[in-house]
Amino acid sequence: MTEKTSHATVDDVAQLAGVSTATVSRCLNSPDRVVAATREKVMAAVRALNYTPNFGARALASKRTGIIGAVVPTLENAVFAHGVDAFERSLPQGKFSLLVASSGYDAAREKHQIEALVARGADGLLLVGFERDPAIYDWLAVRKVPYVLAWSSGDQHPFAGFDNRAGIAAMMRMVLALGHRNIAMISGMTEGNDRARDRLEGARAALEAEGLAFRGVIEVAYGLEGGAAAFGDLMQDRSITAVICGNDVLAAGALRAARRMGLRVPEDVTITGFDDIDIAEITFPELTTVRVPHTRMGEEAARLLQDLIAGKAGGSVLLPTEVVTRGTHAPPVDSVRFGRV
Amino acid sequence: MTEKTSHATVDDVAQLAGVSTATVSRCLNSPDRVVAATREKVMAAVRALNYTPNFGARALASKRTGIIGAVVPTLENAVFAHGVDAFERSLPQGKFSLLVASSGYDAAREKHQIEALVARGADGLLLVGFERDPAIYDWLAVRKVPYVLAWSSGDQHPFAGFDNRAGIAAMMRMVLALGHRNIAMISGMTEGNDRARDRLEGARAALEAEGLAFRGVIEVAYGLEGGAAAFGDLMQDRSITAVICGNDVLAAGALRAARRMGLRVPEDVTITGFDDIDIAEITFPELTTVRVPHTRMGEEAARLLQDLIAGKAGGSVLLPTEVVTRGTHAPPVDSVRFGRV
DNA sequence: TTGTAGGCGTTATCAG
DNA sequence: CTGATAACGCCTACAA
Repeated sequence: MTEKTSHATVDDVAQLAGVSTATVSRCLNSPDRVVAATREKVMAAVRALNYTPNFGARALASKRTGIIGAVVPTLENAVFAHGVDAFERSLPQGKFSLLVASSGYDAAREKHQIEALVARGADGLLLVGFERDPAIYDWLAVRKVPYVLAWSSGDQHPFAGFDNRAGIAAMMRMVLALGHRNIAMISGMTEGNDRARDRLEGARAALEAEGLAFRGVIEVAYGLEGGAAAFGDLMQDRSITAVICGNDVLAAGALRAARRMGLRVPEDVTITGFDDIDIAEITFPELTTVRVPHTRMGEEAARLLQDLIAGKAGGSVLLPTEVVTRGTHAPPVDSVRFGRV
Repeated sequence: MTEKTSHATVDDVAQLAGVSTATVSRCLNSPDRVVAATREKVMAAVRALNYTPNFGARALASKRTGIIGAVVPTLENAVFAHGVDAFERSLPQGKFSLLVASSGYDAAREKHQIEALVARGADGLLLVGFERDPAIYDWLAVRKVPYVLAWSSGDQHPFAGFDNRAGIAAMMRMVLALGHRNIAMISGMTEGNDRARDRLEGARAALEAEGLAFRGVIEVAYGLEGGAAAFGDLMQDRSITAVICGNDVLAAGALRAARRMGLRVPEDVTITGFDDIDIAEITFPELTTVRVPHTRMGEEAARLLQDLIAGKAGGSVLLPTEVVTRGTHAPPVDSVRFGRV
């Protein structure tokens, strides 16, 4: 009861347990290298003193922090919130903690965040997508900070992701198979965003494979409003029968705009999304979209990054995507749309 | 080009700049305490050597890490994802970083997470709600770790939150004013969750103030499915004309169930939510709900916590809630419902 | 305004 | 298996 107000240190524990500080340290870090009997004594002292190792000292001496950093555009996007959540849950309790930062889809800000996380001693990093200033990759290499890229795939860096091009191409082929020929797309902003760009180009490629071209393409910032506004603009051209959206939120916005414009979905126009987040099941009709295994991706990324941190070279993980057919797609019915029944 | 592979230290910088390590340290931490001329030299050396302070050493010597911890139930709940995102964005760039952990609505796990974050050197904590083992608060006090509670309000601890009871009571009064008398509620799990409990009790209190009682109350785990299932059960009693939901996701689930059951909303039944997250504008009809300033709350929590960390005793912040009337509410029309037109 | 020097609490090497 | 002891890199009185 006459303890100091400051915290107990290894020395206190060592003294109380009647051993050296080295032994205390071993008990905490590699218990198997200590005989059970001494270990008991030490742990008892640890409990008695309510001892907790000092983080700074530990980091300084061991050159490791047990902190993993993640930089995502924003947690407001459910895709990242879910992925980060799964990633964090997959980290061994007590062994690693997750430092998160958001870039707001801003490349310069992302760079700062990455530097900040490394400065905070991050042992490894989770980043979104491949596209960024090469200097960042160089810097990470010099600093020897392992990293895993997610929500995308490529061959320059370790990743746990999926093929955005292939995913949306499958959706486009489904729409084409339905008979649609006048197709438009609402894409997320592609600048500095390889996910958005790959989706746009993947869709375009699938379209061109049929000798067709988009009747319209609009890039908008992430959000319900953007999707709604773009849909309104696109529909100036009433020959369009299908609108492919770069993500579910854009699609939900388009859907709402359609309803307000008095257009029926899918009778008058087909709308498709990408990601298959929760809202895809809440819209009416429910959204036809491309499912991405966000949770699984977060888990795989965590596993992969831990391997890299441990020095085991782990290969990348390419996850599958899948077209989920719900209620917002149907064959085009031009005759009805034009009142030429 | 003949540099060591290891990183530059203060000593290297001091030497190159021709000053002492103390001056280098000052340049980095309190630049105003150094003459511009020397500062220039030092910063030049810093850049030349690509110097970054060692995190562990800095933490050890200064007893501060610049890391703030946050423990939330899950980022899959948009409410927490948005709040955490706003909180993180409000932290001064480079000065603080955010360590996040999720408890999965599990009290024991939350306790571990809190301990883990403190062990990782968190300078302060953001926690959700008031209800938790008092021992945790004691421990935090002993460790002198400042914290801010959010998404709730009370008078025992500093918080940036709102009054769940008052928020839902206002909604209940609105529903009562519409003429509803046979009302039921779908609540989130109340055990260990003061937000859910306050909402349930706030609604009950408002109901009883009118001399009425719930026609049914079901507690379900967070999720669309839970809301849908509960709605189905509740509607066994066809006299019920309004279902108050503890949050928007539950309400969205109820709405979907209603549609599948062939019930019209709001003609046949009124459904209300709480939180006003994005999905409230995506459902059809759009959801009548209680708006909570999640973003503002995150910002205020960040401000408050920084004050506490800086030693300035900041008062709590009680944010207002507001009933948002959209499309899922209407007066009861019993005669129609019972076919007694 | 700047320099000196001691200490922060652990880990890890190296004997014993 | 355990004990000394030397780093680890920075901050911060204190002194000049």
